[in-house]
Amino acid sequence: MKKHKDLLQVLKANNMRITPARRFLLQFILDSKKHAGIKTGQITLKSITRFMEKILPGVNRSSIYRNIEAFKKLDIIQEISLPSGSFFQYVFDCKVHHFYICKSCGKASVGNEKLFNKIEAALKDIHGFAKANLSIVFYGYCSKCGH
Amino acid sequence: MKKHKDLLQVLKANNMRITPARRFLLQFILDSKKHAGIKTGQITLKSITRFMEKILPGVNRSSIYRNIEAFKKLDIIQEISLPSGSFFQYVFDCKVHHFYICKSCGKASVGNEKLFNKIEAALKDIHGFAKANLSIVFYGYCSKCGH
DNA sequence: AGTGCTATTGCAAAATGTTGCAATAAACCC
DNA sequence: GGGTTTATTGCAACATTTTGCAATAGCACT
Repeated sequence: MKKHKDLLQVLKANNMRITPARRFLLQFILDSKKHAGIKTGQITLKSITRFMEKILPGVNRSSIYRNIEAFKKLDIIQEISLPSGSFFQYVFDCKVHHFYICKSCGKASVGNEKLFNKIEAALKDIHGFAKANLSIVFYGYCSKCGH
Repeated sequence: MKKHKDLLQVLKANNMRITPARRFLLQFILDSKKHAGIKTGQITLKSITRFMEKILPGVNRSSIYRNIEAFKKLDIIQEISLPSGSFFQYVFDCKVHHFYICKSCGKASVGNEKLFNKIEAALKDIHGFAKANLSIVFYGYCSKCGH
């Protein structure tokens, strides 16, 4: 797993400057990725702004929004959008292509890679979609929320 | 395909009143569904508010938002969320469970139903997801946007 | 360390969403 | 039509997100 320093290199490589706001934002993102699996409500715009207002009160909201967008473009994080709202995931060294998300509790989990590959192949046959850069999201009700 | 009148019946059946705003909103939704396939940028909150401000200038934003939520609950429309924004689809008489969406141009198309059923079965085996109410969204690049 | 270039920020104003509450008007009965 | 009930609306205040622009501060070069 990549570390803070590696990510700073990514910024530099993309002609982006290292600012206090970016350091802290990166650290926040890295810290949120403590478990192998993906948990609910990890990184949201709300949690980020709450954190930043606490740690770096000087930072303006607009900078946070702009940096989140920038990190998305660099594929440091990935945005998962649901009707109930969006959240972000650290995916720099392990880009996730296949999740399943519970419509009820919002829990997002990484899907089975073998299944993903099979589906990807089937998709390629049937639809006009290129294989590269495909990602799949399943929405359903998890065993806990059942019904 | 259901018509305006049928939808009004749905509202009544759910103890909801017929107001001018709802009439026009329903009509807007029905009008946007002129083709069999699903096209880009059809119904967004922006397009709705623009339309309503033109046709019924008196209607408040909050009423529009609340009615959109209400129509979602009644499964008259379905919300598709993407990092680039959300849009809505009329799905009352043809609820769509399976799409593919181009990450580049945003074009959303209805997926192949046979494939959907196969995937659904595989999912049920592998994940802890209940079969009911499953929906699947594929993100990728369409043949037009390529790569 | 000082200088120059320019990416980034803060700021302010606007756009877009959300919420509680009192006023309004659909719908039903007579 | 007039009266009653209550779902719906408009309003106002607030929260969130977006945008243009001038000021700031990273960074490269000396």
